[in-house]
Amino acid sequence: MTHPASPTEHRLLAHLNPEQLAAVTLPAEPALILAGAGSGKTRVLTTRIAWLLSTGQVSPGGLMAVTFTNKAAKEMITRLGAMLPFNVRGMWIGTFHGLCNRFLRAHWKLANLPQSFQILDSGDQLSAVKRIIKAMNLDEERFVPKQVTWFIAGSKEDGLRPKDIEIRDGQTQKLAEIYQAYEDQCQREGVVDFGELMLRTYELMRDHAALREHYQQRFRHILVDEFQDTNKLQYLWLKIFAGHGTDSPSAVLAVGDDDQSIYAFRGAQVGNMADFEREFRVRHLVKLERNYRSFGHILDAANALISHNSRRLGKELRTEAGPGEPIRVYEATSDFADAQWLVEEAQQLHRAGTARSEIAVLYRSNAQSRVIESALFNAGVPYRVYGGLRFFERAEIKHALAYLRLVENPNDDTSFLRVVNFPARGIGARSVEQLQDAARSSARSLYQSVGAVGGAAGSKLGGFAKLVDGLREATRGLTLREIIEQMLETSGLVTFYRTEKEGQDRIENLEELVNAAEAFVTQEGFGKDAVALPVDETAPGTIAAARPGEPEAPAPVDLQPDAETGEIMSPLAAFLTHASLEAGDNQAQAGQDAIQLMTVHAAKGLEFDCVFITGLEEGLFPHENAVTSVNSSGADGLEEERRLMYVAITRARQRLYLSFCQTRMLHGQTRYNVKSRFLEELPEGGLKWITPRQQGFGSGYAQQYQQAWQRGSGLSGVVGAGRNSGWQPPAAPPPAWAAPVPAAMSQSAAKSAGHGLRSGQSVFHNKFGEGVILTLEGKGEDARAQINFGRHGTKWLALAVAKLTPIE
DNA sequence: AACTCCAGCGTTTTT
DNA sequence: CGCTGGAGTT
Repeated sequence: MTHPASPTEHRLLAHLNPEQLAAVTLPAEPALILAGAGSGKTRVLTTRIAWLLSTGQVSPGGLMAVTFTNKAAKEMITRLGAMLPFNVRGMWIGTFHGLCNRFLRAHWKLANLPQSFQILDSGDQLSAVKRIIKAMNLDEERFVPKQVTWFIAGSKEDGLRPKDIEIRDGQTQKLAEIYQAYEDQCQREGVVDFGELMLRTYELMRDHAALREHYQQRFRHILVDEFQDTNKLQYLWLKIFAGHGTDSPSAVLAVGDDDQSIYAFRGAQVGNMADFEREFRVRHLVKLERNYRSFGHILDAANALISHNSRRLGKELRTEAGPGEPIRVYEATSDFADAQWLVEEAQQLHRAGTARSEIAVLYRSNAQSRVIESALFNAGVPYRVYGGLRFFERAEIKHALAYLRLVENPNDDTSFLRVVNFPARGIGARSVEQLQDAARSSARSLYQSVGAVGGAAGSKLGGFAKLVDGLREATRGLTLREIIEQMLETSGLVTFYRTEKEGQDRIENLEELVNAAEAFVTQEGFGKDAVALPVDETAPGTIAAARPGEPEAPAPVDLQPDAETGEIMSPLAAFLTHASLEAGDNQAQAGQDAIQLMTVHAAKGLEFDCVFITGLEEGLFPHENAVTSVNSSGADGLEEERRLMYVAITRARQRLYLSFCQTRMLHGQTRYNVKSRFLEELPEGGLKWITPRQQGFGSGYAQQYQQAWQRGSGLSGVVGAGRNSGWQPPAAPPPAWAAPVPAAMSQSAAKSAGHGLRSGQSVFHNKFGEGVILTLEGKGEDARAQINFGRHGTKWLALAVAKLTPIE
């Protein structure tokens, strides 16, 4: 540092640990921060920004900070707002997609887009692709719409346009054609999907030297959060904004954790971290390994687990908080019993003073939540499930938004199709087909083709077009709130839901939409006046203030003005953009103190006092599909599962529970499980098995366990026999999971055919190790068994040949 | 246009 | 098992 530390600076930097301080005060050069879970990553990022600004090293307009989620962006803005004496909302801090949106709004002409282009969410994209496939007369069996959307999204994430697609066979040839048709359609309708936001921004920067140079000079500092989750295109995007390879590249600060990369399946490339280090010649690598979240046993478990992964950048979490409580491991006879136990345990925690919202139940896949939910429900315990439908994805909301989009742009065919006959107005599939034919043959939108359909169908369609036109006329000059209220009235949506049995909730959601719009207007800082204001009178040249060295005037985030004219889009269009870019919360009954249920993926970035990780069973976690697949990008599926487990473990502050079930109801049938290999990768010394010896109900177990719990110890159950050190003789005491399945639990317990084996029985095989019998067939010489050997997979063995030793 | 019925399917999913 | 979507029925 060449400048003396001012009091402001001193205050900013106080309370940082040495590594954090080093990261915050790095020189303006490429740097990589390896930020472990709970190591104060967000704090470092925000303090770095505040430090750069308050020391005058960069102006607010000369800095860009990129995140993946709206939540992370908002948190950064909020924290920064508290640290800095000026309005930070106009700064270029946002999600990749949000910033691309801003960029494209400012340069919509160059980007060849309408100014108020709308953004397709994944659902819209799917229906658009379906339309294409139908229009091209292709077989939906061969071109599964969902897979086609993956193909298109994946291609864009790799920066590939249809012409860049490598044609290997007829299938890829056709896929490229679909992709091309989809692009044409989007362009015609004036809509873009998420991938397009990124790709078009990148291409615009690549192809327009003046623009490129402007932004490259402007952003002297670029900070990237969750860098391990960037995909190929996002990395290219960063390189071009950073002026990588030019004379004066900007300083990129990449913050990430390769051990928390859990989105490879969606195109994220952990390898970007290593590439960044190499290509940017990173000289500053800071590791944040001091963890402020969890106790020692929890971190030991996380460290031990993740050490089983190869290809790591290398990092070990440590704490000064002491070892804390051991990790409790529970083996249940069934998923049902597991849920019962979990509810009981959670109730105890709550009674002992833990807020319910500080108790999280994590699982690998959504299907697992059902049994836990029903146990919680039956016990009357408030709970909240993350995931599921988000606010702006609800059907009634999407319908309402479709009307609003048609007001804004009647050529949006996706929206047209969604509501042309909703509420029903006698426009059937035949009429729509006629209309689509007419539109196709004249290369016009559905709305434009309404006149081309004759007869009764034509007049009904005309009626719908009039409705949309009328709505547009009637809402001209109204506030956003009034526009939406008018739309709800005119469209007949509210009337329709009033007659529906389950319509009340939907009407409430529609009312909530009005509130959301109201909140958006207030938050974005434009009121009634701005709405009525003719576009020409808006302050021009907003971007001119953004020259390097000058702070940018705080502008409403979603109202990016045209770079040349200062023209802004309408509040309605801005609100629609907001709705697509930020699908909203998916939390039901917020507010109430409730136990939190979510997938491990959804838990990333969160933390809780007490965490239950359930379903630690081979095939489920790690998931069987991930174990067998070394996916196309060369990433090892098992390693990603392990990182997922690492993320799960590191969510816990004080207490961590791990559980697995001998049997689990999956897809309507009982599965016999082998416990997850991840359990064996944890240090035994930090685990406490709390599975009671007596299994089943009514054995007095609950009482015993409760007493033990109150002593703060739990029951000391069977400790898992170590299997990490090579062979283990069949005679060795079996680990806890080998406890027999009670007869009542095993469907075919009676199927014993002289060999003394039954389904659910645990056995040992010299080559495959321990397994659980799934099914038995045949008699005598022909007798065979299907056995789940966990990591060795499920195998059929001939009992006359295979040497199986029953366990217990 | 609004029903019923049955086959098919069932990792994870920031934007 | 429980949900979705397509096909078939009224």
